[in-house]
Amino acid sequence: MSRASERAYNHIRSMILCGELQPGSQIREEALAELCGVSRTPVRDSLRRLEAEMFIRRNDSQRSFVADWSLDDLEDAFQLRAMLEAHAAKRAASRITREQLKRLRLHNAQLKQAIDIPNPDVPKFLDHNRQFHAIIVAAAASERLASMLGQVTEQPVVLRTARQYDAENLRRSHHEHDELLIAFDKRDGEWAAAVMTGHIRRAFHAYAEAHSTDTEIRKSNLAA
Amino acid sequence: MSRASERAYNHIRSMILCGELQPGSQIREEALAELCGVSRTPVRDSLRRLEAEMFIRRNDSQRSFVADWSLDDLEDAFQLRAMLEAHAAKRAASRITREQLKRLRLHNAQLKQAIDIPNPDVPKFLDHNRQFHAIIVAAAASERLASMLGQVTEQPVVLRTARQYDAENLRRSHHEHDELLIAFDKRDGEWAAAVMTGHIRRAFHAYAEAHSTDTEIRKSNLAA
DNA sequence: AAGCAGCTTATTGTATACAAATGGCATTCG
DNA sequence: CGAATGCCATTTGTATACAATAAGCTGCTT
Repeated sequence: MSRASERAYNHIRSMILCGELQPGSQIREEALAELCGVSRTPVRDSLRRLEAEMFIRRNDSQRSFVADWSLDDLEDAFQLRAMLEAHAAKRAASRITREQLKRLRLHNAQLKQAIDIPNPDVPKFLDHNRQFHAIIVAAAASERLASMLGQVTEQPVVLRTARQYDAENLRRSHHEHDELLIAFDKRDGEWAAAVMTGHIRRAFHAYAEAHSTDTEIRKSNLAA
Repeated sequence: MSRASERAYNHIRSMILCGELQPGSQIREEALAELCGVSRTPVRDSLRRLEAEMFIRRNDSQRSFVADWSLDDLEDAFQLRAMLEAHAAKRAASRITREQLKRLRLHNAQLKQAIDIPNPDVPKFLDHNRQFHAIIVAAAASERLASMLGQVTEQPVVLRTARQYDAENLRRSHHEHDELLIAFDKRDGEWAAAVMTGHIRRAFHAYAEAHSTDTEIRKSNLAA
């Protein structure tokens, strides 16, 4: 997509991801157009796209709101993601190339570097983590699967709380990636799928715990 | 969505589904606008939607083409569909209401009526079949899952060849639905999921066989 | 005071004009 | 003769004006 449209999409999306646009709040096309410095036309394109990706929802009379996911909704998304990523891992196991395996190892090594220090570099971790998973999806060689996974990863709330994962969880992720690498090396799709399932589900519970703690904190702040 | 946009979407979609717009052929916004009797604006909306649903694909320079799926792509879609519908069945087993069960039975009975005659009424079969599956998806109570399933059902090629299923296959579908009903009745999610997996995968192979026969016929016609 | 009717305003939907970019063709140069 | 380049036609992208629709408010009625 060309410049204005692309810009509007990225801008709106990042505003949602970083919480600048509050979940549940209404959004008006013209306001966004001004914020993005484009006309309503590309903004409308972006809103449709974001609606399909379930970042935005619309009421009966076509007004748009930032999606507001409950913990149950999030669990649902994680469940689907676990299923789809496990499927991707299984397919990848029999298709992955030596080159791709090499790149997986590289990213996992860099990811380890990012956390194997006193103060973990979480953004760096997240970036290599993302690329690690992207390579697996690519190796799975299913356009549809890739498109669906796009819909369940990078949920706003996931990104916003990813930095809350503690060092222990980051280290576990690294080890699970290692195990995936061995499964791929042995071309054992079932094993890869099983590891991936656990990997994603553990991530959910890590999130849920961080979130409940977060909620507790917020509640006590309100009470105080 | 309001009138013009809705109309354009349905019109274009049905033109693709019934083969009026040939797979692989380029489509121009203005031509579609004339066909639908609306301006380019709602047509563009529709194209974006259809692109997200993978009915349409675009090349590097934003030109649109009717998607042209290979048998491998189709198998891929069926594989994802089987996985997602099995998941839906599993969730539905523990959530489905008596009312929904009753409606499932009703549709399956009517579906039986449609095929239990000398000349099967295939459109009627397809309609009740669609509603049967829709109830299960609704009972699964996952918006995301429903949205994803929307992307892998009603592929053009599936619809166009559905009428090729022979009486034997239609009867098998009915029996598999019956088995699903028992699994739901016993609240056995694992069983329901297993039956559903087989149900969808059998449908794929039925399609693949019909398709290869079809291809043979077309080939011999060309040769003659 | 509560609720409804009708008007006013806010917001989205559609059409159209124009801008940008892409592809194809013809011409030219090696 | 083939390949590259520049121009023209086609197609898509964007902005804007206007139309339609829904929400909110005001004041009336009961």
